[in-house]
Amino acid sequence: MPDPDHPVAFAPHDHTRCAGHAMARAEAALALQGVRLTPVRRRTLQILLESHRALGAYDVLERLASDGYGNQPPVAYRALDFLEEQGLVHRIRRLNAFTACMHPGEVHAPAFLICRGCHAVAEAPAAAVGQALEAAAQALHFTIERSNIEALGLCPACAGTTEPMVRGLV
Amino acid sequence: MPDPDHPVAFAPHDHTRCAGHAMARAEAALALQGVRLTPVRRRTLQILLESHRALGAYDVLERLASDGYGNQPPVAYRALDFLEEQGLVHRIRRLNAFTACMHPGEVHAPAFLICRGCHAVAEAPAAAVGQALEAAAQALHFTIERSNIEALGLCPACAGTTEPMVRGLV
DNA sequence: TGTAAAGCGTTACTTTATAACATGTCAATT
DNA sequence: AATTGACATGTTATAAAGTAACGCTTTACA
Ligand SMILES: [Zn+2]
Ligand SMILES: [Zn+2]
Ligand SMILES: [Zn+2]
Ligand SMILES: [Zn+2]
Repeated sequence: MPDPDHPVAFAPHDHTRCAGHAMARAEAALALQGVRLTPVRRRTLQILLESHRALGAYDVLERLASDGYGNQPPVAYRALDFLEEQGLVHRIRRLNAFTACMHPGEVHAPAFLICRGCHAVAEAPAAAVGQALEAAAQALHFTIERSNIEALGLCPACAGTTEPMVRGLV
Repeated sequence: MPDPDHPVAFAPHDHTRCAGHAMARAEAALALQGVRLTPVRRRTLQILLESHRALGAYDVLERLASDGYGNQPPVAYRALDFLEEQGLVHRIRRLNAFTACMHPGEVHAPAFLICRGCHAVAEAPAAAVGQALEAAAQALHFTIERSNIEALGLCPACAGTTEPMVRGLV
């Protein structure tokens, strides 16, 4: 039984509820920290919450600008960086892009599954992955401070209909 | 007992031997594939093998140019992309940089440990991490085609001497 | 030896990201 | 209410990373 507040990005779900829940949790998390969810920041988060995709900073900027906010890169980068620091947005390094966190306020060490068919990005529960990584690091006496785990492939919906990956594509 | 042909990047070792071994394995791997290790490609690999660090494409380019090769970005990117396809170079997305593979020709699913003190990059054996990631993906019916696993932190040598990570640094 | 593919060099350009500074907002203190 | 200082926003300008496209040269091979 899927939790309606934590649906899987790849599966059909009531996304309005999904996004609303995430926004509410985000607001609560920020209030706890005593930091401000200013209009630009809120709008930035809303934009990312519109879909389970990752948007480039310049895509976000375009949206912000068309909403009457500043139209220069730092406007977007500042909001995105802030949200990332607060754990409300994750950076997908493989895509040079940002995606809204689907578990704001919760402690979680996500792995990201990036569908090259529909470009959806799912945040997979990855406690076991994190533990294995921690173990591998310990074997080398390395202290992990941050990590990013990303996988590229095909979501269930695209697996049947999308052609195999070609060298150099994606 | 450490294998002298596969030393850990963080630990002191005979790096001339380490790099020589990697180059020899790389040559063998390319021969097997029937592809060519041209002068630019060979020099690119040599440059990356000089240290256990990741170099940006433009750093590599600078070196290539000073060796008399072309001095425009595609020269470096082509060599780096080729070597990456052949599994002789890994891309470190967190750093927008490239590092030589220390296990060329071997099947391996590495995790990268990036020291923010000395900027060394170690390729940690991560079969368990890969399996855990695969399991997490299967739970969501996602098919992984490629993945990248990177951790930022401190190597044993830097752990004592380097100050804790500050927000916004690195 | 001719021919096709692969490799290299170059020009020009796009995309992504930051530095630095001026202006504006807000809330606590006097 | 005025002062102040921290935080936030907007702007200019520039840096850093990555790619498209074209023509020449080299190589493999029939
Ligand atoms: Zn949703
Ligand atoms: Zn998909
Ligand atoms: Zn070495
Ligand atoms: Zn170190």
